[in-house]
Amino acid sequence: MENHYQKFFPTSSSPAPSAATYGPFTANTLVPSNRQALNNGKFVGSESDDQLKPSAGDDKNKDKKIRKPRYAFQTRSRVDILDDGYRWRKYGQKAVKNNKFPRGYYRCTHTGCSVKKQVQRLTKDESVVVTTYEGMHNHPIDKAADNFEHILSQMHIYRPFFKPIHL
DNA sequence: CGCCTTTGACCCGCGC
DNA sequence: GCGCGGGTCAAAGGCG
Repeated sequence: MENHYQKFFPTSSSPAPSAATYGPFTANTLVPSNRQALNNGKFVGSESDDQLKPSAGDDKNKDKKIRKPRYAFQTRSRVDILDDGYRWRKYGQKAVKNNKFPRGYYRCTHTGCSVKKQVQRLTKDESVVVTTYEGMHNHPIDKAADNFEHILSQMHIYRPFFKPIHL
């Protein structure tokens, strides 16, 4: 199978390295209607995986449990992969129960950056894509200046939600 | 030629 | 203990 999701906008003259793969988001994902896009992209929520076990007699209940907050975003898009300006490498894909669409697992390729994200499309609404981020980037965005404009506008969405949260 | 996707296997936690 | 569901690994192939 090839890429079902074509990138709608040509990468101009920029020989964007592998941006081709990540271009989609910069495409007409959120661009179509300016502010309207903001309405389309809604913050689903954040989960702290620190579910305290109600174990009564558990002994060493240290915080060995690595709580990794996750941030989910719901976006109306025809493309699965939303490009936030970082470089991601897909490391897995699994079919999810109750969903006819597979979920993709991506990891930030930046050295030392272990940010992960997963992308899932809803069966109910084929046009809705849920992107779940895990962790925070500790490095600048590596992206061509070409699309920076688009990225910035997208950043408006992520910023408010990412900022107040600490790992 | 390097980086990335694909894909099945493997792993792990959990519920029965 | 076993099966299931979800998450990750790693080999092999693809594309720019």
